Amino acid sequence: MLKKLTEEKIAEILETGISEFAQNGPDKANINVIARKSGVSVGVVYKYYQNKDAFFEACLRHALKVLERAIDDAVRGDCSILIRAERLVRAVQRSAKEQPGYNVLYHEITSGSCRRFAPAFAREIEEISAKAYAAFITQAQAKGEVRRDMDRRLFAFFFDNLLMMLQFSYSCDYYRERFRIFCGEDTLADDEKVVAEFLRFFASAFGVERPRTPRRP
Amino acid sequence: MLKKLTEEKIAEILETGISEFAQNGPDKANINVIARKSGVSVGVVYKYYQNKDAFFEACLRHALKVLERAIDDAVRGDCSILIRAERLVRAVQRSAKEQPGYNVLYHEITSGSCRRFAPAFAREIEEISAKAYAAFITQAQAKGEVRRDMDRRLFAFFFDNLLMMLQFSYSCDYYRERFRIFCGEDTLADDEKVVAEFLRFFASAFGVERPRTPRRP
Amino acid sequence: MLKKLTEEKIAEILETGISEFAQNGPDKANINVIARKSGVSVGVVYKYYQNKDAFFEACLRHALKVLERAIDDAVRGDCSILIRAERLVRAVQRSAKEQPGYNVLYHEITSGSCRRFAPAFAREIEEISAKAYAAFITQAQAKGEVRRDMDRRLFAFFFDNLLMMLQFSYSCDYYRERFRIFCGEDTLADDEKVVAEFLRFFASAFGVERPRTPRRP
Amino acid sequence: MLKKLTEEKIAEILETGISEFAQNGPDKANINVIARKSGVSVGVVYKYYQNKDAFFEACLRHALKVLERAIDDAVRGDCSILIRAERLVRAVQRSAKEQPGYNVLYHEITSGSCRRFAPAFAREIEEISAKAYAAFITQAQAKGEVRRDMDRRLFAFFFDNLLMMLQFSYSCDYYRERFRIFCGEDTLADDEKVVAEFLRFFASAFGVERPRTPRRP
DNA sequence: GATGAATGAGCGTTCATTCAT
DNA sequence: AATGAATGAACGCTCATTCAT
Repeated sequence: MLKKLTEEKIAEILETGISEFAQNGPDKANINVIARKSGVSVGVVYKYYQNKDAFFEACLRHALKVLERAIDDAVRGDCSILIRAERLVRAVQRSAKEQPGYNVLYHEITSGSCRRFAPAFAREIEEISAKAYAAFITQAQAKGEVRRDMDRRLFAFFFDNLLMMLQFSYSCDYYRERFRIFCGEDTLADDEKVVAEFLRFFASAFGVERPRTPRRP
Repeated sequence: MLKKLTEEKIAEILETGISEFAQNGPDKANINVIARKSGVSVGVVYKYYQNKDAFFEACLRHALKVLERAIDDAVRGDCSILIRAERLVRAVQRSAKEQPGYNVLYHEITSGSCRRFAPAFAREIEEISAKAYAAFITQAQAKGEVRRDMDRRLFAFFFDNLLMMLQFSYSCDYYRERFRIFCGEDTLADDEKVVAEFLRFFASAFGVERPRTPRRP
Repeated sequence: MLKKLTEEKIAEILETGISEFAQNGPDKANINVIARKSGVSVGVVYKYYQNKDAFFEACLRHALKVLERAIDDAVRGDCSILIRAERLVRAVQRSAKEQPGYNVLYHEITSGSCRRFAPAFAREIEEISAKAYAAFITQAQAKGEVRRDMDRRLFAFFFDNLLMMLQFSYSCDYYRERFRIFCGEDTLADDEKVVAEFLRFFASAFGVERPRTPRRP
Repeated sequence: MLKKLTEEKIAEILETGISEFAQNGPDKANINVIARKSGVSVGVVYKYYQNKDAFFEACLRHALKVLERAIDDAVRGDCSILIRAERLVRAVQRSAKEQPGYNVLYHEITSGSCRRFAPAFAREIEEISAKAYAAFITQAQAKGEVRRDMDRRLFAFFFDNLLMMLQFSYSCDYYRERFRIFCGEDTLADDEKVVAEFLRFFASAFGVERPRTPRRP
């Protein structure tokens, strides 16, 4: 039974891998199980990826590509910094629901089990958002949208920190529980409230003119 | 080399455990290696801890106890919310230098490898800070120190998010690299700058009266 | 040396297992050693059997299947109770020579190390012979071959006891030594004598008409 | 707390050992547990017995001494062979109730785990009963109590086989279950019935004049 | 190319045994 | 003498990786 290994098959293997790595961590995840669940033999996995680490990296990249696309969509276009922020928060909420495994995997690379991947991946992943944020903050400062007395880089850093924590809070077991503890079960379920409060916090921190004022008469 | 397992020996085993678990994650860390590095036999570890998981929990608790003490010291006393925040940031910076492993371990429980511990530990650990923050924010709002138009719980949540990310940024490989990418090597090394910018951000976000103004004539 | 785990290989593993379990008991027997002696890796054993216990059970069942077949052959057909008894004794003698390990393993499940298997296996194994014996004793009583004033069940019980002890006496170290002590080395080696005396005892106990009388003039 | 290790303490250790060895088999039984249950330190056990094997042997001997005494009492005195047999059966029933562990341990030495002890112990234990039985059977034959056309040694052997199986059937898990299967729960509980049927079987097998005739007028 | 049975290093855990106190 | 903490060899079992088919 020699099947052609289509690109979709590869994608399926990666999806299974992401799900398994997200569920069990890179050490406990089992290549043989992943192969079985993907409907292929282990041999295939080892044909396409040198070893478990390489396969894990591939899963990671696959997941990140998707996440990045979501972020890109959110930031694209010329709009106010507040709109961008809102889009980002909503993108986080959406991806947490649609592909929780992707977010979990993203979190996973920050853990000790992935220490060996950390430096390379950090640069690969974070450089993009760091630059993107720096860019639109510079722009916003130029437009007078936000305060100018803050370090641009730390500014971007704090902003991304808040967003990243939100991402994890919607996807990872520990952070979700923590979210519940801090804000209650109701808040976890109330996307609009989180958006509103996040923007209020953000606007205040960044000295943005009052958000959503247009709605007033 | 028999007899005498002093309290210091136990502490040493825990320290080694913390270091190993922080370096390799709970799955890859090897009990036999930990024992050898601690200068004891495996049997000793299994005499004091029922199994690897139990030992890991013990390491975790040991680390957390120390971290908590540092936090407690920082928040103690009756002072303005800004002073408290400053103390917390400095406590984070200090503990990151003095016991990096402790912070890494704290981060570790948020990872997938620790999924089984997550719910219990989240409650155990986060409930304390959640309550502490809620308390002093309520107090600050009552005193008119901070804005009253924010949800107290999300308020505390965002604040703790920023602090937690700072903690990891000083201790965990991935986050440290990310810190570098966002803010540059120089910022990572410049504690004072981070304190200043954090407080500026915080003050603005929380609508605190201009920080450090009292120092002006 | 990959691929190809024929049915014979499985059989070989079971044979090795039977031999090792018979020699060392289920606790001391070493799966790694069994695998090595069978010329396979441990992994193979654990591919086919969930754990040591399951493998032990498989060995047991394998051994018992063979023993049962021997018994079945001996009891099959419509013949006098004495002929049946003789066949059984000879079957015991034969199997003790040909597959001593099988008998030893059968004995093993009566030992404390197998306490956990005892109830299930007892029923599985003994119910068959209990029923078979009860059936042909009932038949023999009906035909007037044997006394009718004995409890049929205890009758069968005592008969099986004698047979079982004979089985162990030919196969298990302790019992063989005991056999020697009671009856001498010469008797252990003299199959015919044992057959003759067993039948004489049996016939007398069961009130069977004098055995082998036809040989008299 | 230096206590004198009285003879009673030693006895207690042996009792605990017998119980543990009977319950778990010689391999799984745990010296540390035995020591703890006996209220002494492991050191004591190793002071009095060179190693686990030696301690097991001591337990065995202790158990056998008690069992032998029971047998001796049963056979003592000048009485008919039937009376002797009855006393033996009753002794078996009694010891099974009073000291089940002793019987279990006796059975244990016949198992593979005790292969290394088998030859020595077989001689030590069985020689005595073999001789005793041979003696009173010779005597009985001389008195004309029993048939003379049987091999005296096999005669004794079969008799002891029946008795031994009865002993195990009252004490060991597997045999007890087998007893139930062959004879029913009610028979297992009905000591008198077992005595009666055993003696009927025995008398018939050995050609003893009808038992219990004195009861006739 | 695809398969998946086989491999075997590696780790968690137990417990007989030792020996400093 | 008695203690019992400490030792570490040994074994059950897993799973990343290989390679004959």
